[in-house]
Amino acid sequence: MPELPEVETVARGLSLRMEGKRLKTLDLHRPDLRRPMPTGLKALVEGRVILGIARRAKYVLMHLSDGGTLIVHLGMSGRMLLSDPGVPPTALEKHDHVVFTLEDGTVVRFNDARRFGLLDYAAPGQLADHRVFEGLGPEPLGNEFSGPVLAEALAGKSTPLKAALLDQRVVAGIGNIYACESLYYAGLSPRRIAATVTAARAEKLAQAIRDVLTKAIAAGGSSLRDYVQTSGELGYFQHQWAVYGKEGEPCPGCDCDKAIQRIVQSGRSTFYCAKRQR
DNA sequence: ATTGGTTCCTGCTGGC
DNA sequence: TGCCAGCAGGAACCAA
Repeated sequence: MPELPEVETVARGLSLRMEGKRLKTLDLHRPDLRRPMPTGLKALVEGRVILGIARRAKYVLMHLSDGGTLIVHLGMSGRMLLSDPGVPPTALEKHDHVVFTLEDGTVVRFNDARRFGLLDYAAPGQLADHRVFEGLGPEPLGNEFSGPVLAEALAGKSTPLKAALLDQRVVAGIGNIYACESLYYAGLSPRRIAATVTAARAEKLAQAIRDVLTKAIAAGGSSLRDYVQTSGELGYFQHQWAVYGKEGEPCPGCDCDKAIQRIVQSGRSTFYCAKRQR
């Protein structure tokens, strides 16, 4: 499920094939995804050159030559499917909701079965003020994120720590999987009340978040190279998770015989080791 | 204001 | 073998 590392991988992969090229057509095959498509979008972006592709939180940003920006959110099941270089694009498949055609013939399909995804647009100069970035917390891999910053964001919060990490206002880009994994490596219980995380623990958690995300991006990046060479398609990858999805399995990081537990918090599965995580 | 619960959607899985 | 309930989840939304 696309969280920060997966979105980063997708953005990098798209950069390789889309940057510096002109967007010939943008075809919308339905009027909405999670929200209605922006009005007049086609006319706003067609003919622009894609200057660069970046990521903020879980959003892919396509910077256009007139200063406008296309904003893509993959939701839960969203994928960006690239045509093979020098090969005529294949026919559209089910759930190909948005199709980008570049001047050199490259076709990129935004396929999203569950339609939790999003396509939006920021006019020139309006990106920073766009609604999707309102209240968004710091980038966990950026300089503005640190133990003290995290501690401050958690202070006064009476929610479980796991729920706080999923709150994009606390820190941007973390989803269910990396919240579980980060808490595991920090040795902190997902059930702990967020406000009880003081300086030392926040420092450890911030570091765990950075480590987990960095490693996941590295894994995605290496998979990406292979994947692009063989099929030209971007997808998601096999991950080595410590606790996520490992209910009943032994805790990998300590000698305890306690199996990894699954509990439900805020309606979502949390996986953790009750002995290692306090 | 904060927080917890619900909803959107479809594909896959497990149980009978 | 086939059916169907249950589950997966990001973020907007609503209600307390």
